[in-house]
Amino acid sequence: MSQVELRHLRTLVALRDSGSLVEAAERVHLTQSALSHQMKELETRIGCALFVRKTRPVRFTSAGTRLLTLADQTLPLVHSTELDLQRLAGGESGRIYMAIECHSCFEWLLPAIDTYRNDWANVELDIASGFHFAPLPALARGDLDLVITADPVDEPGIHYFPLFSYEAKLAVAKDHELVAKEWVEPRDLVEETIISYPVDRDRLDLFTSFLEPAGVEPAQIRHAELTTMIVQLVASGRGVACLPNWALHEYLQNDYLSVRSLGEEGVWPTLYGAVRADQADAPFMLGFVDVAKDVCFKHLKGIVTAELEPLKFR
Amino acid sequence: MSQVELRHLRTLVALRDSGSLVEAAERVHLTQSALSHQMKELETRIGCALFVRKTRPVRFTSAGTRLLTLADQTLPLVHSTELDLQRLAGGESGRIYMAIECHSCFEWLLPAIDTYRNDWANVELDIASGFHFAPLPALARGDLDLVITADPVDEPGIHYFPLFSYEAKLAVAKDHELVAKEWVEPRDLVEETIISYPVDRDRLDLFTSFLEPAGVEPAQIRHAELTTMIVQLVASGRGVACLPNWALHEYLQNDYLSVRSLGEEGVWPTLYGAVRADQADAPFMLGFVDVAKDVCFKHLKGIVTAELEPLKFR
DNA sequence: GTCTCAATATGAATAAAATGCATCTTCCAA
DNA sequence: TTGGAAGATGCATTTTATTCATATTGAGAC
Repeated sequence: MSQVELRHLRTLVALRDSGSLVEAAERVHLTQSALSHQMKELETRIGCALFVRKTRPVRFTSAGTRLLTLADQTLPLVHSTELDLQRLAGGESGRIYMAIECHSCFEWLLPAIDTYRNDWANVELDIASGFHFAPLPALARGDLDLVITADPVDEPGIHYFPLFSYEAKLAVAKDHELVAKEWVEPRDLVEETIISYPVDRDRLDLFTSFLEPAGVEPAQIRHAELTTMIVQLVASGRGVACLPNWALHEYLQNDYLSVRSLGEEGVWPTLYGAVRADQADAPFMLGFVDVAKDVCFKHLKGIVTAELEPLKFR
Repeated sequence: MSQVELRHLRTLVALRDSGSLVEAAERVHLTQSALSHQMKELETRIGCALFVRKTRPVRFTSAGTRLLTLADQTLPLVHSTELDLQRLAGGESGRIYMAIECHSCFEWLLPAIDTYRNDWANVELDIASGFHFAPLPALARGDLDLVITADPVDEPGIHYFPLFSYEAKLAVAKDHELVAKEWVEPRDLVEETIISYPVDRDRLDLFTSFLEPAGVEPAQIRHAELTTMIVQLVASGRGVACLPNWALHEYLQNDYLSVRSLGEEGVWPTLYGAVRADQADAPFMLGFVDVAKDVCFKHLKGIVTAELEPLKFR
């Protein structure tokens, strides 16, 4: 008798937005198989096909269209109810002062903040700009509420939400000789100038995860504040730089420079949102983490890995 | 992230309508335990209570109220979508000419037909009144499409949907001597006049399931067409009658007569909707069966047993 | 108080899904 | 014809919902 579930509606919407089961599966964080089963199930339950699979994008039957109409009427209501509930559960308001240790993160952080502000009008949001202090102590102290970092440190009272994993890749000029290699080995960098953000080298994955374990020291290190500047220097052959694959994505598409993995497996850091334990359960904070993950997932689609385990030390 | 399901909304509505988990559980055809778990689950997921259990009827918190609002916005949309889908799957129209073998069935059949007509405007509905022909052959032949009966006969091409089970009880005058007994034995009826509908005795549960197995023959049999008439005769002491508990319900409430079970266990016939096999999958037919079951369940609440196995012969 | 009854909660076992994995099929395009 | 991408499918696994049996709770009677 009752048969349609919200899950089905969400799948159908994803399917409409993406045009194929494979992509729709990504959007709803399930496998293609799951969606195939799910849709088939629903089709037998209601007794008719929902969409034609042999076309690209898929075409919906009138039954499918009818369900999409329902989805459009229903899902927004459900969503806004869920937001209301979160607010009811956790109080309308709170404060999130955040800092980012990751220089390239503005790319997804600003859209995330926009989305979040829509849902949580009464939460006070601010980004501490500049990096003139150590963020984690400030977080523990209460001067900050959220720190985006790739270097979780096991400290009591601090909780880390994993956001996504990305590959840290080496950017080189298009005519650089390393382009010839499939991937880079540490000793390939012995004679190179490394261009990096102006931070301690023990916070740079290139050193901590790649060069230092191999005992390799590059010829020179040079700093630049902004990603674009680093990219320019690299493109013009003044050195090489290690940057997140997603920060390099647009330059790659414009065929501006080349990238290579660090080692055969590549280096895969994970980005975390660090919060004080006392706020780790607060709905407005969980709300932010959810939005951030989701925006990253959509914004950096296909270049990062979502679906991570909660961080456990030891 | 996504947490509320339609099931939760349905439960909450049932809870609002009924005032307690126990009753709500009946309405959604689940156990009290299931609903208790279900609600608790949801409450922990959203992080706050939905209703106060210690009051009768329960009082909803603001979170609960918010969800009820969602339910009221959403569930009707879902329901009408499901109806549309059924129609899309099975064609808008069809024909249901029905006959009832059960004399007291109008009580719930008429409301059921009203409800059904609302959802399926294009299905032609008619009740064959009078009982001057054998319904099952007419069904097989195609003159009828649906027969309500308590006597399923294993014939190929006929499919039976169980509707509900009821207790067939013996109605006696309030001052009848059998009132003294907790339940009636077959030989208690040796000297009695039985008042029944004017049908073959092999279609009367009193005979087939009670007297004949015990080899008992009552003193006299007398016929009456209408339930009220039978009841009047019984109440005035002209005899006893075997009727469905639900047909007797209102007379009992008015303290008009008394009833006793037939044997310690009672006699529990099941009422079926018989349809031709070729129509057994037709959405407009399934739709009718669903509506009928539901109306019976609500109309005869607490006096009949729903949730039956599909009928299997042998 | 405390006894009883009805309602709800709870823990464990079971039943019923939904999902994932590995593999196969199909279709299209080169 | 072959290879790749998308979807289907059988089976294994996981997760979740539900039930069953029993405990707890609370309100009203005494």
